[in-house]
This record gives sequence, C-alpha cells and structure tokens, in this order.
Amino acid sequence: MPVTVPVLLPLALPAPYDYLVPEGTAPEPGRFVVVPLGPVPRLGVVWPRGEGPAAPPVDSAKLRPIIEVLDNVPPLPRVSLDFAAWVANYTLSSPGMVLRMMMSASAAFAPLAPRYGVRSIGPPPARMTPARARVIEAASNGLTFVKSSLAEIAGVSVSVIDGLVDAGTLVTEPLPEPWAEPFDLKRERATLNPEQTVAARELVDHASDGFTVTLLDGVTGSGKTEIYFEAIAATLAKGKQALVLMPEIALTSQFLARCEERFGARPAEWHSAVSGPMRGRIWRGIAENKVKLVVGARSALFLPLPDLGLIVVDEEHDAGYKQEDRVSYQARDMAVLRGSLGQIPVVLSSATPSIESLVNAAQGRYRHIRLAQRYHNASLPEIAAIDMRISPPERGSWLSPVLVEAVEQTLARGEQVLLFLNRRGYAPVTLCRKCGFRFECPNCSAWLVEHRFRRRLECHHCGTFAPLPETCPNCGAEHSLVPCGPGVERIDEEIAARFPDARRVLLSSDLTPSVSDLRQTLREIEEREADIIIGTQLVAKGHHFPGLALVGVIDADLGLAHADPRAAERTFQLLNQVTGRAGREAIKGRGLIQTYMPEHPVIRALVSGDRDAFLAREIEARKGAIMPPFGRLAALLVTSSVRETAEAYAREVARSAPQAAKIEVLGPAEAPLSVIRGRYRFRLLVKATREADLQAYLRLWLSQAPKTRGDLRLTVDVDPYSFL
DNA sequence: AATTCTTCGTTT
DNA sequence: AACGAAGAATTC
Repeated sequence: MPVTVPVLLPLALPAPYDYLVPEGTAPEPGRFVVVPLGPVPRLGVVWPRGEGPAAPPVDSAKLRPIIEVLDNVPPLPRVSLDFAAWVANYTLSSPGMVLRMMMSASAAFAPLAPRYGVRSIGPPPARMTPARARVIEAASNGLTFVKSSLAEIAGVSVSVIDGLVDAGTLVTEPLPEPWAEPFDLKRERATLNPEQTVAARELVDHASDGFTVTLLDGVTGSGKTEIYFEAIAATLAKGKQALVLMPEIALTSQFLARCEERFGARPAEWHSAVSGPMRGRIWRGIAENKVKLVVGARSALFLPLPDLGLIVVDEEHDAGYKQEDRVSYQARDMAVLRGSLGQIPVVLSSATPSIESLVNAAQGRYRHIRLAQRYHNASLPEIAAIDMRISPPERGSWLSPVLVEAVEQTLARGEQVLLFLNRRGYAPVTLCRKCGFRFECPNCSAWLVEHRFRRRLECHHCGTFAPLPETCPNCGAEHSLVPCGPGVERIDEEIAARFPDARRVLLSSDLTPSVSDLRQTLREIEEREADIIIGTQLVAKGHHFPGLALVGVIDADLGLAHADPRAAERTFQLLNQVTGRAGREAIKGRGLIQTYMPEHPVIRALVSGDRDAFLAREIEARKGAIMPPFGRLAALLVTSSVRETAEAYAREVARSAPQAAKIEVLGPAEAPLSVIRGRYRFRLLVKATREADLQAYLRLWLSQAPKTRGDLRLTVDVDPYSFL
C-alpha cells in the first residue's frame, strides 16, 4: 500500500491532491512541499487527512511523489489550516485560493538573503576628509546602519561609506531584524482618565477568557487606541502575538509611531506596499513566533501567526475591510472567526460602529464598552448644517458664503481648515454646451472624470484615460466643452483664488500614489505647514491633525443619492468621522455640512449628535426588511462581453435556484453599473433568514446551475457590501 | 493557474 | 490533409 498525503496547492482547485511520500517519512500537516503538477513543479502545503472537501479517490497509477519537503521554511500553524478551510467554506471559494492569500510572500520560501549593514569598529582612516569625519561621527553610537541611510544621515554619498569600509574603519555585517529589539512593557503609559481606566481594566481582565468579542465604542478623540494598547501590552507580557488591523495603510504610520512611544519598539507592518524581500522576512519572523506585534491591512489576517493572543480591528465599521475581488471576504467578520478558532479575544474599535456590531452587542454576543468623553476633556466639535437652498454659493463657486466666512475666521486665528469632498478629479462630467454631448467611458457605463492636474479624462472604474480634446468630438464646436460639478481639484482651484495667501494641500489617492509621499504630506500637515487641507476620504480616516479647527463638508448629499441599503449608515459614519477630525486638546472644533436636505435623518443625527436615535431607526428598518444582521445576503454576479449572453444565462441560473424555506432569490436585474471593462453585468440577490444555512443553499444551487460557457463568468459574494 | 486536449473552421 | 485558434478539460 503506497503512503500518500493530501497536498493543497495555491490554485482554484476544489480539493487537495494526494502525493506519494517515501516509506517511513510523513511530513506533518502545514509543511510546505514542492510537488509536480502536470509538467511543472509547484509549491503546496501538506493538508490534514479527512478535513475539508476531499477529491474523489484517484487511480493509484496517477500518484506521483513529492519532489521536496521544505524543512527550512516554518510550517503553517494548525490554526491557519483550519482558518483557511473555514474561510473557503464561508466565502464559497476554493481552499486553494485562501491558501494563496496565506502564501503571498514568495520571498519567504526562497533561501533568505541576509541584509547587510555597516558598523563603526574603530581605527580612523589614514586619510581623513570632512565627509569621512561626518560619517564616523554619525556612526559613533556603534549601531549597525543600512548603508544608504547612514549616507543620508551624514549627508554624503554611498561611495564615501564604501571608502571607509575599504579603509577598515567600517565593517560590513548582517543587520539585526527590526523586531529583534524586545518590547519595553514597563514604560510609562499615557495617563488614562477614569472612563478609560475602567475600559482598559475590562479589556485586560477578560484577556484570558478565551474567545470574546468586545466592541470598543467611543466618540472620536476618546482615546480608544490608548485603551487597546493596554490589552496589547497584556498580550505581549504573556509572550503571545498580537495583530492590529487597520482599514487604510496610510493610517499605520501614526499608529507605528505611537506604538514605538508606548512599547519602545516598532511592530511589523503588513500591507501591499511592503516590498517583496521584506514581506518574506516578516512572514518568516511571524511564522517562527519571533515577531510579536503586527499592524496591517486586511490581508494581515492570513499571516501564519502560531501563537496569536489578541486581534484588534480598528475602525471596524470601515467598508475597506470588505474585499471584493478573487476571494471576497469581510476582514472584520473573518477576524471574529479567527478569534474563535484561536480561542482568543477580539476587540472591534470604532467611533461609529457598524450596525452589525451594534446589534451583536445589543443581543449579548459581543461585550460593549462605551466612551462618551473626549480625551484631555476636549469637547466634541460643534456641527451645523448649511442649507444650500437658503445660502447658495455664488455662480461658479461650490462654497456657500457661510462656509467661506468660517474658513476666513479660522485662518485669521491661525488654525487649520479641512475641506472634504469624496470625489476625485476636477469635474465628474464634461459636456458640450452646443450639442449636449457627454464624455463617456468606452468600456464602462460611466462618465469620464476630468483630471486637470494630469490634463486628461479618466474612467474611475476601468482606468482608461484620454486627453481632453479642444473641440467637441460629436459636433466639432470649439470652446464648447464645460466641466460640470466639482471634484477636489476644483475645490482646490476655488480656494486658491479665494485665499491666495493660504498654504494649501490637496490630498487625493491619485495625486499621492506612493505611501511614503503620503506619509510625508500627512507629517507636514501635522507640523502645521499647511493652512487648508482639501481632500477625499483619504483624510477622513483615522489621521489626527492637532491644529485642525474647522471641517467643511462640500457635499453631504453625495452618498445619500444611491439606492444602496447601507447608504445612510455609511454617510453617517464617514461624515461623523471627518467632522470628528476637528478640534482636540486646546482647539475648539467646528464642523459645517453643506446640504440641500438638512432635514434628512443622517444630517439631523450629525447636527444633533444623537447617534443612538438615528441608529435605532436604521436598526428597526433593517429588522423590518430582514436585512443584515437580521437576515443574510449573498449576491451572484453574471458577466459577459455580450449583453444578451449575460442576461440569458443569468435567467437560466435564476430558474435553477432550488426551493428552500426562509430563502428568497431576487433578480436577475441589470447591475446599476451595467458595464465595467466592456463586460455586461447582471445581479441576483439571495435573501435568507439567520437560521437558514446560506452556504449550503448556495453550494447546492451552484452544483445544479448550468455550466458557464464562452466568456461567461459567475461570481458569488457572501455578505455583499456594494450593490453596484 | 497553467498546460494539454478537443473541436471546429479555414487554408492549401 | 494540414494548420490554427478558441474553448473545454485536466492536473494527484
């Protein structure tokens, strides 16, 4: 009888494949192995026998032996294997694709090239120069430096360093890993106010209870970070690993600095902008249980943390936690699942918690800690709506006179202003005044957005761009093209004209694509090197600007126009978060919201600060409609380059839907964004009650649905967030 | 996901 | 009959 083990490959396959192992050896589950797949060797992971979906037994003649067992790479911990199986099961994706996410650090599987640095060892060079002296001075503390950074500190070129290495003054040696430095848990912590102390105590006291979920729900500026720092400290003190998830990578820099202040060492950072070789080192450090604190984007959830003791999800309400492409998952929900598998506490932190989390707290599934006070007794910003029907902006302007005056007063006091508009570019639509032609994306059902800095028209859905022509492409008229509506670039233009002496910063993801540039800009704002910040939601999320006194929302109605069931909740969260940036410590904050519907419940809730009444209404509405979290949703998306093909197939799929109690199938309906990248889109929506087994239903349905053919694609999104 | 196999239409 | 492109099937 040949001895085999199941091996899961990071591919979209339904189950692991069996491979032969030499007699007497049995690589344990989680071990990385190289196996032949067809003509090519591939990296895979030994899977536990009998877990998850199994392929039908295979002809023993087909079995091929494992090529190599990677004993030098730390294996995936058992909990990661379980997690992969659960996530695959929950999201209806293949376990291989979840494994792929866990292996997204190819450098971790190659032999590690140690990084080298230089260290000063003494004898000064025979020939001394001013440049050399500066280097010796800079390196006099005896630490090992990365060559380029030492050169930068000393203000010399790298060749000077090389010269000193040749002269024997500096020596080249392997750099210690950044996490080799131990955390200093005895450091003096920030003084917590009584409310914070109680909250921190509660978190720390329950840290050993195994799996618990705590919703840390505190107004902006209430010091939630300081509170969960206590839980992190307690976790690190036990020698366990802690994971902090953040929705936006740009936010992590301020968090890293605070960690360093609090614990005296930097956590490992994990997101898409971390370089390949660095990913490899961090991945290994984590798998070897040497890295104890990780801060990262949603993908960090799939790191091989063998001794995880705490998960914190910061800004838990943020829609950025939902991944839509490939495996679609909600990182906040998967974090809770990971916590339950690891029997560890999970902390969800937010100033505007998601309705899902609030309901879970209200129903006793989550513990609920509320903080009503701002840290250092700073007061909450005063929020007011500007009724644009009563105080309309002048012609060609987007700012109401009320907002303009408030900006003037704030600048006069030497305080900072933030103007928020969640729309990139200069103008969302450009049309011809003569014939009414509008620029539309050739591949998507969307208007092209004018970007004046880049001097072109762009599609925000597929990325195509074209230069803005001089004449109308339809009627040939000259000087007839007019931009309609504002984007942040247009607000920037207006501010430049109105306040020529103010120092402006325009923050938009397309203008500051590199993380380091963005971090630099955020730092400059913090240092008060700007008076007016104009930005998209990039500025709304988490970053703290100490000098900010006024936040102006240019168009509060933007997010409310959609028929999206979460539109009101999301708009409330976003605007509460962005206005909450105003005023901390010594400065009294103010938020002004431009709107054409000041009577809308979202605007009223923001102005009155009565969050609970607004949320209670939203919760009741969800309950009545059996929408999440009172019911469950899944979306099926059918796409094809031919409209009729997509529609006909979507109907076939709908017809094949099994009958089930407590489950309802709606559609197909043409998606609101009916074409993206040249593909026509039709949607089906599955509504189920909480008791129904949604995944089992979907699996049954998909197994009996007609096969896709040609360029048809069918994707499933469990717990969809976007309805476009 | 990547490669091989199958089918079908076109070319010589 | 030979060739090529496009789609379907297979990989332990």
